[in-house]
Amino acid sequence: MPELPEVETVRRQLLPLLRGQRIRKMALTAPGLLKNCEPAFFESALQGQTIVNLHRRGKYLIWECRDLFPVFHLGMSGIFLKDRARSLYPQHIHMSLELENGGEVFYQDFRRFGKIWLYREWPQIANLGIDPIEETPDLADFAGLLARKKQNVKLFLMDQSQIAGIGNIYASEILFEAAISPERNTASLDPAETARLYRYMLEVLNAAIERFGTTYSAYQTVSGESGENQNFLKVYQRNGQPCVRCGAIIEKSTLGNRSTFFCPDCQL
DNA sequence: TCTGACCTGCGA
DNA sequence: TCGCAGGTCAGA
Repeated sequence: MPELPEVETVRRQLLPLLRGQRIRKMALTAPGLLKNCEPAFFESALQGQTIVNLHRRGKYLIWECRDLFPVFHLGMSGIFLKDRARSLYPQHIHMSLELENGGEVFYQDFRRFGKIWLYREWPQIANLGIDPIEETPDLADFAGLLARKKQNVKLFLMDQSQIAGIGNIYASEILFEAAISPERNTASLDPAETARLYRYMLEVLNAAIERFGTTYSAYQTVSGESGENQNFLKVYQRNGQPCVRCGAIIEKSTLGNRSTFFCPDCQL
């Protein structure tokens, strides 16, 4: 379940492999992943292109080539690998890339929730809110976002049109650190709570990036390693275990059709 | 605003 | 064998 820290880890690890390299061959074997062109066009258009840079906005990974911009959303289980032998699901490798320097990169996605687009110009991704790491808002801007729409605070954090990049794992962890119940409405947060939410949104995301993301289910880094952040989760998937802050038992509930994990005693 | 569909691996 | 996991989007 790649969220912002996982996609940023992928971007940082792919960058030295791809930047400045020319694509010798691109092969795509799952046509359903492609959303705005045909596989044959995708493959031929990218052949011979030089990759200039890699960018990330929210959970989207944007490859900047000389004349084209392939865009990847990793969905629930998409990963990039530099070594096919490290794949846990080689039957689900759906894209292979050969570079002129002999390097290779593979895209694996066993659930096939990932999506790929090809644009001729810098892609304008519709309805994408502020990226909290790339375009960090100041506290006043963040408070303005919160005030703009009265909604559940966890759904606000996960609303990609408001804050781009946070998914279910980090929303639960941010709310725990901020000691705010996932049941709260954004309109009910006082200035101190808003400041805590802002502070821990940045701290939780940055810490997860430093730890190469959270490996839960299929996520692997580009080199095939696990992330490390799963060892630091305080509520996600910890229902039934004691809260590290107050000792109460972590609970699990459903909110917006998603599992939500929280401490009933110290998240108010 | 909410629900179901997409998809497959995994654990009960 | 079945339910769950979850990001996104279409449709109700």
